[in-house]
Amino acid sequence: MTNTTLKLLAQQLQLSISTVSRALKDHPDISTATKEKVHALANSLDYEPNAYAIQLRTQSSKIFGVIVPAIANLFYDSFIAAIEEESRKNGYALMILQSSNNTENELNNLKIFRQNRVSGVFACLSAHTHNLEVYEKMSDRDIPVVFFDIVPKDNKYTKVRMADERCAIIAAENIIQRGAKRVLALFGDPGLSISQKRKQAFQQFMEKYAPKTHCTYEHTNSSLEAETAFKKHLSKMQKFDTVFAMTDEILIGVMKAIQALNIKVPKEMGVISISNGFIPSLYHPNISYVETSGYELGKLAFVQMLANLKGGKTLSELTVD
Amino acid sequence: MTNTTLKLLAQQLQLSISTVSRALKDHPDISTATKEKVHALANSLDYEPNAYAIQLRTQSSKIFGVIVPAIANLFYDSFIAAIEEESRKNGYALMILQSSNNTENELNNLKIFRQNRVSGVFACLSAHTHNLEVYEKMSDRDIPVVFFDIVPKDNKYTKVRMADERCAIIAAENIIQRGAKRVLALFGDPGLSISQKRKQAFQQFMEKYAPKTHCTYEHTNSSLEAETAFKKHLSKMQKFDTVFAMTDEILIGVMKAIQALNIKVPKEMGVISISNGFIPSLYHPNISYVETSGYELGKLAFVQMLANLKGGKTLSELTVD
DNA sequence: TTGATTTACGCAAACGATTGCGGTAAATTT
DNA sequence: AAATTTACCGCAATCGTTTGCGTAAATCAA
Repeated sequence: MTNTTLKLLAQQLQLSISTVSRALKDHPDISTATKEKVHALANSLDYEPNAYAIQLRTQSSKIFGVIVPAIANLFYDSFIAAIEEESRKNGYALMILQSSNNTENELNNLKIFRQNRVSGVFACLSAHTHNLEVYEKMSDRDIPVVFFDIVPKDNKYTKVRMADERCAIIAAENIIQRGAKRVLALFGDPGLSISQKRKQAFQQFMEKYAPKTHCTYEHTNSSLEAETAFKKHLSKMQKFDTVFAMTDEILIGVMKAIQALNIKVPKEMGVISISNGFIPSLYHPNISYVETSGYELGKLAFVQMLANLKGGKTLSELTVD
Repeated sequence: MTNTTLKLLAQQLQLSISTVSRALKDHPDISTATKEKVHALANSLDYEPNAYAIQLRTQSSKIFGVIVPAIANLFYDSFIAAIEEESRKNGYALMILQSSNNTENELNNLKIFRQNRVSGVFACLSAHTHNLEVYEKMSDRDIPVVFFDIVPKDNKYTKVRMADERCAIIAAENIIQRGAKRVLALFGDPGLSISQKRKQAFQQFMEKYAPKTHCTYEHTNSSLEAETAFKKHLSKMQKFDTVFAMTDEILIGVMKAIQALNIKVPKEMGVISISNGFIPSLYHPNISYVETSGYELGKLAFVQMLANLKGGKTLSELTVD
C-alpha cells in the first residue's frame, strides 16, 4: 500500500497541498468547512505525516540520542526509563546506542546521531574516553550534549551526576552510627573519578569523625575480585565487623562470600552499599544501601536538556542527592 | 555552524551536485581525479549526509523500532543487546520504546515508528494486548514486524520465542535425575501463554516419567507471592526437597525465603530455575538453571527481520532451544 | 576525415511537507 | 456604485539527496 500524503489528500479533495497542510494544523486562514472535510479524509485514509519530510524541512528531528556503556545495567536502565518517560511527554523519541565501554563504538554512535540530526544527546562516557573532540563536533552542529554519570571534568560541558561524595559520606555516617570498629571498604576501578571521589570522601569523613575506627581500603575491578578480597581480609588475624561496597557489582561479590561462609547479616557482619536498591533487595535480610537513583538522575538530565534546547547553553554540573 | 551539504561542496569545487554525490559514492562515471578532490574537501569540511534527505528520497530509514514491556529487565536487555549488535553491523540503528505493559503506550510507540518510517519493528506484546489491528497497519505500510517473547497466536505473523516447553522439560528431567521426591513448582501469571506452556509441559513430563514424584503446582504473580507460597508450603506436614522456579522473578522470592529460613542449598533443598543466568549467579552456591538466552533469541529475531526485508514474508514461528 | 563509442559530467525532476507572498471572489463599508 | 476589507485559498521556493537521461569532449576504428 502506498502511503497517504498531503498530495494525495489534496487531489482527492480538489484542494491545494498548502490548504490541506494548513487545514490539518488548524490554521486560521482555512474555513471550518474545509478543515472538517480534510480531517475526515485524512482520518479515513490514515494519513500520517512523513517525519523525514518534516525534519528535512524544519531541520529538527524530535529525537534524542542516548549513549550508555551497556543497556543491561540496572542503573542505566532506570536512567533510560526516566528520560524515555519525559521524552514521550514532550513528543520526543529516543534512539539508544551502547558503547560497550569502547571508544570506537562511541565514535560510531555519535556519527549515527549526527547523521540522524538528533535534537540532543545524553551521553555517558566510556570508561577510558579522554578525547572529547567528537563531542565538540556535536556542539558545532548545535546539538546539545548532556553528560551523565561518567562525565568529563571540564566545566564547559553540561553534566549531571550522582552526588558521589554525598553518598559515600552518608554511608560513612551510617557505619559510624552502627558503632563499627573495623571496616572493610571496597571501591571500584581506581581509574574512574567516581571511585576516587567516593573513596576520598569516605576516607576523609571516617578519619575526621571516627579516627579510632580501623578502615581497610581496597580497589577491586569485578565481583570476583571483590569476593576474593573479602575472603582474603577475613582470614587475617584482625577480623572486621562491617563491609562497605561502593557499587552493586562489588556488593554481589561480597554477598557471595558471605553466603559461602554462612556469615549472618547483620549480626556477625554489617553490610552497606551504594545502589539503586534492586540488588540489595535480593537478599535476606535486605542489605542497607544509600540510594542512587538513576531515575532521578534521568529526570534531572532531561530538564537540563530542555533548558539547553531553549535558552542556549547552561553550563553547569548538577548533582542528585 | 551551518551543516556541510552537497550543494556547498559543489559550489566550492565548481561542480554539479550530482557529480559530487556520485563521487562520494564511488560511481564509475566519475574520474579518479574528481573523486579525490571531492573526498578531500568533504573530509576537511566534515561532510555528513543528511539522513532525512536520504530517507525522504530513498524511502528507507535504516532504523529498526523495538518495543519491549520494560528496558529494565535482564531478559530484554540481552535481547536488545543482540539486535543492537547485529543492527550496527548491518548499518542500522535502533529506536527503543517501552510499552510498560500498557496497550495505549504500545499504540503510541507504533505511531512513532510509522511516522519515522522505520525499516522494521521488533515487538514484544504487552501482557494484555489482544487487538493486533495496529500491527496489521504496519504490514500495510510494508513495515515487517518480528514478534518476540510474548507473541500472537496467529500463524500469519513472524515470531520468535524461547522454546518454553523445551526449557520446562529440561528442568523436569534434571529434577528427576536428582531423585527428587517432593517438588514445589512455581509458575507465573496464569494468563500468559508462556506460563501455561511451561506448566503444561512440565506437568506432563513429570507425570509420564516420574509418576511417583509428588508435585505441587502454584501460580504466583510476583517475587513476594512466590516467597509467601514457598513458606506456606514448607510449613506443611509433608515438606518438599526440590523447588522449581519458572522465572527469575519467582526465583528471587524463593531465594529470599531460603535465606530467611537458612536452608542449605543444595543439601537440604534443590533449586532449579529458568533464567539467562544472571540472577542465579548472585547466590552461593550458584543456582542451577536452564538457560534461556535473550541474546540468542535476539540473534534469531534479527535473521528473521533480514529475511523479511529481503524475500518478502516468512511466516513462521521459530524457537531457540 | 568521418562516424561510432567512451568518458565524464550536468540538468532537472522527484521525495513530502512548510510557509511567505500574493490573488480573487464575496462581503462590507462609504 | 465604487472602494475597501475580509475570508479562503493557491503558487512556488525550499530542505538535501538520488538518479534517469542528455550531451559535450575525447578516443577509437575505418
